Amino acid sequence: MKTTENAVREPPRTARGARTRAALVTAARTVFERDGYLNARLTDITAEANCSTGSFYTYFTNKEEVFAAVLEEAQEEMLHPHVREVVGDEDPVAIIEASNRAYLEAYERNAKLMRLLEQVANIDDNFRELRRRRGALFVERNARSIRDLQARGLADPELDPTIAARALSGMVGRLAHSVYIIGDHVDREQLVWTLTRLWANALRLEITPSR
Amino acid sequence: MKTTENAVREPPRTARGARTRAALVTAARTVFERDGYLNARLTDITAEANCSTGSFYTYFTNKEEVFAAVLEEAQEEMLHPHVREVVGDEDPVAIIEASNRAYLEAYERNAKLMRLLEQVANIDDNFRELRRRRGALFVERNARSIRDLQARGLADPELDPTIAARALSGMVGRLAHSVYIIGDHVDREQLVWTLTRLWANALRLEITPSR
Amino acid sequence: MKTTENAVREPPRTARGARTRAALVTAARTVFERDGYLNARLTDITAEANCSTGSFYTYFTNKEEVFAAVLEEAQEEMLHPHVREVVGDEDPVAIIEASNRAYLEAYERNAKLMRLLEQVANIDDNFRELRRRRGALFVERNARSIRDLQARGLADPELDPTIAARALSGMVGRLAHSVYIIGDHVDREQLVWTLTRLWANALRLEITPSR
Amino acid sequence: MKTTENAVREPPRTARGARTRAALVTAARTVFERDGYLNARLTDITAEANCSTGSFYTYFTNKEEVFAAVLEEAQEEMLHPHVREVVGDEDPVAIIEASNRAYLEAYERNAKLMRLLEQVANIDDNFRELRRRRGALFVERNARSIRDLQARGLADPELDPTIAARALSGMVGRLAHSVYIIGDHVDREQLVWTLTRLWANALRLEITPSR
DNA sequence: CATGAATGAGCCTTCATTCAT
DNA sequence: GATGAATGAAGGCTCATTCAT
Repeated sequence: MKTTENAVREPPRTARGARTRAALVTAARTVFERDGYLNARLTDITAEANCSTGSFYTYFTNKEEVFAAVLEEAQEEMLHPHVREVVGDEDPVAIIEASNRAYLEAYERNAKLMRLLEQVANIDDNFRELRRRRGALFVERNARSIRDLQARGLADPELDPTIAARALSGMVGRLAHSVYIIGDHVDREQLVWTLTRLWANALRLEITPSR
Repeated sequence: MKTTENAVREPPRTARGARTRAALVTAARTVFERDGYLNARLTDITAEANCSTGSFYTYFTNKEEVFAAVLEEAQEEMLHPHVREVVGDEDPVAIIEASNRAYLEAYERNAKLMRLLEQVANIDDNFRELRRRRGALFVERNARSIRDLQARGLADPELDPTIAARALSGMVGRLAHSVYIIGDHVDREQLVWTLTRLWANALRLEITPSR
Repeated sequence: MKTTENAVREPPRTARGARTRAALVTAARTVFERDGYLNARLTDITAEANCSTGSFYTYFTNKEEVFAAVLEEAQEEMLHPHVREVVGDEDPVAIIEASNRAYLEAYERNAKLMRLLEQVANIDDNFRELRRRRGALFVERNARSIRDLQARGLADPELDPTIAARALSGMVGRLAHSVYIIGDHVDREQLVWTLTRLWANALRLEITPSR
Repeated sequence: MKTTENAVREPPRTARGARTRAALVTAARTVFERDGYLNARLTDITAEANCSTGSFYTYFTNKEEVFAAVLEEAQEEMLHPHVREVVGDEDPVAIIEASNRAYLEAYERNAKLMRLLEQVANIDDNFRELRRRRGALFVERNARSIRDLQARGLADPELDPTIAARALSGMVGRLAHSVYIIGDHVDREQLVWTLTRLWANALRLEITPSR
């Protein structure tokens, strides 16, 4: 009986195996970032990893799967931008600002990968869903925050928190995309300031005069 | 002089030729929308157009080129959403609202194509650039409008008009994407209302109580 | 019943037809000389002749046939180099010299076509045969001449006239090829002088001191 | 780094690979000699070699490259006809004779390949150059020999050694072509004898009466 | 006769995946 | 586990030739 067919690959059992697998993931990231997902050939990856074609299939079933592994490895910093969860009672605008800054920093740091994810999400439904979920995380957090501010009488009560959160998250994400992926450069601090201002305005928050 | 190679194909000289070319463009749109850009095979397109493989090459050099033709044909309504250029002295918020509604309507109407463009823009640099330019048109118009409102003392003077325009246009575009492409449905009027509200708030416009 | 199949094309009946055909032949020569026989496409030829693809088939069945027509048109000067048939009682060496000069001149004048013929003769057996016959003409003439000189006691009687003629004709033809086609240039007069000297020597003719 | 595109193929690393590659080269020679360079399809070659299409591309980029490999394999005997470098003080005519005999033997032995090279040299500039260089080797050797004979007062001092060498080498090469490729048969010994006689005569060497 | 669009067999090339060593 | 050669389906593209107008 064929053992390969569709089977999920077992994790490596030996140290050597772990090393090979890791080399493949690293190589894959390099190649994907350099050539794009579509142009990347499996043999490019194995070549970059200094291992044989066959070894690839010891650890992954196909390109999609290595890509998932690459994302998984990068996930930590990509999904949880280092948002030093700012303390609750602080100025809401400061929180938004911190959050935006953290997001943009993470985005820039992982720009190549974000670009890749963008590409793949438009090709492969699994990754489309992944991206959607990633977005949803931010949206939820923001929606919660908006709801909270509304409850405290600080934000425009007319707004639907979820839709507003979707819109505003999208605003930030899209601008990050345009700046760090498309390359229409804007100074980061100006970016943070403007996004924060727009966000705060949009919610009708009281703005402590800043700059 | 060689006519093959990378040469641009001559436009059809006869009515029959024009018909075939048009059939190919229509077929291409159908196939692209059905199967996606990457999965679309040239033979799928010619089959759909009821013509031979060779005929395809009479009018196009490759997939990229038909796709460009498809976009060109759809361009009219895609690039110029029917924004009945609202009269100048009207309520600024009403203008924004009209503009957003028009944008969303056009987006929904061409959702499949927008999705395609999104996909292709992440694959082919030419189309990436095309999308960028399309976006820039909206940004410019909006930036102009913001600058104008600031000059009239109606909008937050602290905002950089261009960055704000990029952010707000992105907000609308992204949400449209999420609703009409990803499929996280939201009622259109609510969408229009929220986006307009956020936009107006973001610029600190006086809002005439609406709903 | 198909009338086209394999049918030999009738010569044009109208003046207009004759003009089109002539244009095609001229165009074919241009294209062949520019792109080589293999790279020349029928559409290149019709384009160069400013006529439609279809018209080609009114006069020729295929590429081979136009090529034949091209050769036929050029044949006059190619097959019969302007060897002002030198008078019989003249110095044999002078005759050889005149003949070589005439050959080389004709060769240089039609170098591009010679190159083509060379190419095609190595591809198409009909033209290989054509070239062979062309060569045989020269060989025969030379063999006759050698036999004559031997009879008159002027040339090395040990030589087989036909083989010697083949060898010496080949010598001239090959050198012409190397000079005018390959492009390893040698001054024409030096070429004529050396070839004549070698030829005369080879036959052991008395050489009237020349240069 | 991409390994496909125009990259040169890596030599096989295993014995099995070497075997496959060798089989392909052999098959290529067979097919080329049988069908000619132009008619040979890559699939014919792989079929003849009993391997898949893909395997061809493991070792060669295209038809041109296999052909080069075929030539390379045959080069040994083609470029260096077994001219038992005759001792220097021997009769010059004997040396010429030996040399001609060796050349003709080699030519006949590799006639099919010579015919191929002739065909390809008229199609592909790389191989045209290869043929030119091959010819130049013979010309140089002969030019050296002529110069030497002139210095020793044995050969016609009026002749330019290089041009004469080109002419005489061409004479032999062309006749070999006509006999072994075109097929206008002549007995080999008669061929050797006549060519040697003509060559010796042409240089005005003293001829030790032979036959 | 001329036109030029339509046809489609034919060949090349790629690369994910398998498998013998 | 690792290796790298072998496989072959899949699709792109060309251009000689036909044919309706």
